[in-house]
Amino acid sequence: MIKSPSACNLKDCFLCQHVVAHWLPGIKANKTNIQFRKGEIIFNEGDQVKGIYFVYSGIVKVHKHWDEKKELIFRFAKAGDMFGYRGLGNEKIYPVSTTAIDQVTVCYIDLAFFDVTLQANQSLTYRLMQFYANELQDAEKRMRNLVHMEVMGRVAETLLLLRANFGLSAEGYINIMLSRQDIASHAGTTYETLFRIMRAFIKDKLIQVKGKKIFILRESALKKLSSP
Amino acid sequence: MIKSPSACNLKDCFLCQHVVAHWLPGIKANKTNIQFRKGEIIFNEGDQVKGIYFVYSGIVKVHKHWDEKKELIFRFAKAGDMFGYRGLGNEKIYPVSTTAIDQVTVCYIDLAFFDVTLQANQSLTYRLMQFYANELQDAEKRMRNLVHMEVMGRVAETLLLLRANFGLSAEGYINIMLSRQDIASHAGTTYETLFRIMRAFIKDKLIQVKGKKIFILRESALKKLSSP
DNA sequence: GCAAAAGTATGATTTAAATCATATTTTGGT
DNA sequence: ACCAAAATATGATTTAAATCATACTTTTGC
Repeated sequence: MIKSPSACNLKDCFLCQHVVAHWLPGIKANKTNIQFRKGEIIFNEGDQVKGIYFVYSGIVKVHKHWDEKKELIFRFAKAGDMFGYRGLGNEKIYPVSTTAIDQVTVCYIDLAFFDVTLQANQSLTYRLMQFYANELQDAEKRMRNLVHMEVMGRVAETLLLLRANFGLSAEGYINIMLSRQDIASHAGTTYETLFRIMRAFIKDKLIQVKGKKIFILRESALKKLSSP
Repeated sequence: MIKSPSACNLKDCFLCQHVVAHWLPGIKANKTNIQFRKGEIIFNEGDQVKGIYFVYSGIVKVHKHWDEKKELIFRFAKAGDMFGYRGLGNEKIYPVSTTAIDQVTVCYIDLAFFDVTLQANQSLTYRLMQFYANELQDAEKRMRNLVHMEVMGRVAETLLLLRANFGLSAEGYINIMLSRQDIASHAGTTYETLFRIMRAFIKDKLIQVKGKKIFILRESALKKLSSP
């Protein structure tokens, strides 16, 4: 974790996009750019909330642990995405952990300045509220799925979500490379079960895989698996 | 579903509590009080969002379906609680259903007026955002639990949550009476499994039951079951 | 007041998915 | 370039919980 020399462009993140223009210099003055190495923990569940983060480059996983070995990954944040915002509730303690999946540069804003920013930008507050409402909908949909959808459907859904979020590389692969364990933890299952399901998907020509790169061959079949 | 003559006191709900005093007459002029019979659906997943609701009396369950017979209950809203707020995101479609558990009276505010209210009450918007942040934390905690906690722990947690939310009756029972199926649907399990677990809890003297009334005998034991 | 529907009770059977065990391959650090 | 650690691959076994089947009991609508 080192301060990064690279200054972000103040244009692409949720914050800069929703703030009144004259506030941008204030952000510039108050932001800190920080770099994290692959695998490095950015903050841990239970840590005191000190500020809010925006991804400048790289990918950050947001996850919550059950014990030493079991986790559930909520999402993978990419450039422009905000994280650490779950800490804005009553209790100023992070309810989740965040870890750099690869080399990551973030923009960090401390809580005091972010609070002032919210006071000064009503429309940012409104947008943030709306953003939360959407996240909550997503969370509850996933909750329902974790209870009632079978694992195969959840894996299908995870693959579709990754594609929707990260798009395709030039060769048509989903533009994010994750370990099988991370895919499993996002789908809410174990590595072994994920492995078997992916093997079945490959056998049935729903997907095609080259190392960590995944190519979706039959989206419709995956969609079908992830509906009632 | 009938318009209710009873006017609420404009004091106890989330809206009235966080709005500037001079706005209350506006709320009074724009609210509608509606009554629902036991079992009546207030709105359904997929319906157009037209407004937001506050419980005046009775209990409302907020749930989401998988197919005809499977559901997951997110929460039980009681007097003062807001519901329908999940519909405030981008898509103006309710992502959940709500049903009256018993006779319910609600206060209904249409979306247009609620939006104006948010514009006029920045601190309400801020509180609402904070409220969402808390809900999101809860949702994610439950998500993690649905994946990694065993059913017995989830049942223990549901019982503790019901007690925390609804308190105790004069005789010391949890002050809400739900069907076993609803308790099961909140814990994310089936009726039969819930039945067996409750039988085990009774046998082990963790709880005591009289019809639909539940008495928690050993809170600490339930707490222990619902931690890693 | 009664029939039908909804809710409760409980044992038996099935099944999906976790766990365990072990081998092989890849990768990152010095 | 090399060793250890991490990630991948895969079969075998166990297990928790869902499903099925059936009987009884309490509500509630006409």
